Amino acid sequence: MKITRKTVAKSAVLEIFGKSKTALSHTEIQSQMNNVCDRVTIYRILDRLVNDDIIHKIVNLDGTVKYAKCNHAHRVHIHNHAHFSCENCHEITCLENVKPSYIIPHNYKVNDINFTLSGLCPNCLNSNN
Amino acid sequence: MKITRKTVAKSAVLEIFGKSKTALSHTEIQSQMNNVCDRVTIYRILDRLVNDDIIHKIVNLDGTVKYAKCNHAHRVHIHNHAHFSCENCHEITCLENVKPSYIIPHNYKVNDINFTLSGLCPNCLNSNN
DNA sequence: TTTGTAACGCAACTATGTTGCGTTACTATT
DNA sequence: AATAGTAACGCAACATAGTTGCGTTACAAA
Repeated sequence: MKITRKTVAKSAVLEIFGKSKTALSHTEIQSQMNNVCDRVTIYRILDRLVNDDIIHKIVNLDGTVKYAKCNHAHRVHIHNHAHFSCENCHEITCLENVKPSYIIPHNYKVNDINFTLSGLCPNCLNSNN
Repeated sequence: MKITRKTVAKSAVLEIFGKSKTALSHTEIQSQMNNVCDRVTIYRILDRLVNDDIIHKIVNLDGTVKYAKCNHAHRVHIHNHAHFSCENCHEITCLENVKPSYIIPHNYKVNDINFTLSGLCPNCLNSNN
């Protein structure tokens, strides 16, 4: 495992994640960066942060890719929690405590699971649109 | 709901789905089509078939999009079954009978769920690589 | 046979992500 | 504080997936 350096661009990305309660796409991050760095650099920073288990990657039902901070409150760090994708505001939030239970045929070996729910988030449900 | 016509290209796509046990990407379909039609046409056919509930769209963990026939054996037609994505052969199969159970905070309204498992499929598990 | 329009081909465009390469700037070591 | 190895960077170019506009074709109902 290589050493990852602290750079201006990386710190900027981390600060943006720190402020955000929801998952962010590359484009959303870029627009909050005020041209601190090139868009390629953002891709590379995101890759590194995923590798270092600082953020995790989420692929939405519509194929859009977002990233969210990892919650390290638990001793054992897993990403197998559920994600909620709002059809109205398109925000994606981690539902850290929602974990599905399921039964799978024995001849499959499961390494990773992805569980995404879509519908209306509390915000959009209240403003009933 | 508009009428959808029967065309040469659409029939060709349906035949390919008929033969395939696993989900297919746009590219995979195109390569099996022997230039029957333009690639844009394939996109439009896939859109129509999804709309007509003949196939359903699956977004994999890695962001790749595939399509699979719908199973209409059940009276009530739902797509909320699980999908299995093999990390070795990259095939995606529908696990029609695997349905997750879960508890979600009451302030969310769930309209759709996506449950994808990844790991090794029976084929690749046997040939142990 | 006629006719309305769904479906098509083609070209052009957009969005998203990747790669190669020369340069910059972190950080461990002297 | 100076040195040096290399992670990280900018830039250009490329790759892939999907979309849009528009004039033309061909399906199916009348």
